[in-house]
Amino acid sequence: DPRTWAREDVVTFLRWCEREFDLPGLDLDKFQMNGKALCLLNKSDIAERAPGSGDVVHNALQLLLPAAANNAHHHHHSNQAGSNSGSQSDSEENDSVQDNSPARSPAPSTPIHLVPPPMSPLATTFSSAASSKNMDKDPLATTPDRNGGGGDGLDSGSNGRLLWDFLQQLLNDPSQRYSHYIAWKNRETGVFKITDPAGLARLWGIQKNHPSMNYDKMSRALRYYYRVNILRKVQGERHCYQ
DNA sequence: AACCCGGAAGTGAG
DNA sequence: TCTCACTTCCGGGT
Repeated sequence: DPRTWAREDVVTFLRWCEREFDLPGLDLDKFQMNGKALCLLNKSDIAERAPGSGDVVHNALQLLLPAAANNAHHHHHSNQAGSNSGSQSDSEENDSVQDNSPARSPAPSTPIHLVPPPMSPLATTFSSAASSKNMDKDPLATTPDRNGGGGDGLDSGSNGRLLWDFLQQLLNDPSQRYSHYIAWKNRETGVFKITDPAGLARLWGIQKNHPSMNYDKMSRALRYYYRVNILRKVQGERHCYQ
């Protein structure tokens, strides 16, 4: 849900737009805001901040909104103070699913098919004051194929092929089955600690079929996440990331 | 010694 | 064949 994005999530979204739609360099400084603020911008507001790319960004954002609203299902106690002064005024152009200006940008048409943006997975847990308790359905609920024969008790089988997904599943395990490997230090801020680096790396190695995985190599993969704003290091604190 | 950092090159999957 | 998301290795720093 874009409305729950933190500032970094907005930046990640814009970077994703740049890559996906071949947009020229967006001025990220013009978007120093959280997702809620971003959603309150209308088309011209965005066009003003992203010259030449405004409608593309706007369309991409609009495509994410209905999905999120749809996802709310029945438990929508949206008592958001403020923000709804004008009520439903901002949703005036739902038709724009494929009205993306063809002449705009060197981007080759690009049918905006819904691809879940590489939003920071761990960032989705923090951010946004109100509406904190909607954990909705975690990624592992998609395919309830319980692997009975495994023996290890390692779950997954569906997702978890990506490192961040893997870590998130362990962190958000309904019970605390993996807390001796990795655990939240502060779920609101997204800070977690790897309590057993060697063990976690071994688990990750099993998952990816790389028996020689170790913490040195796994942490290198984590460091690549810095560049894409999925992770940040908590300085000073060993094995702590955000 | 253990951790952290990123460059550089290699690899399996899709 | 090409890209992606790491994996492997490493020289350097704390």
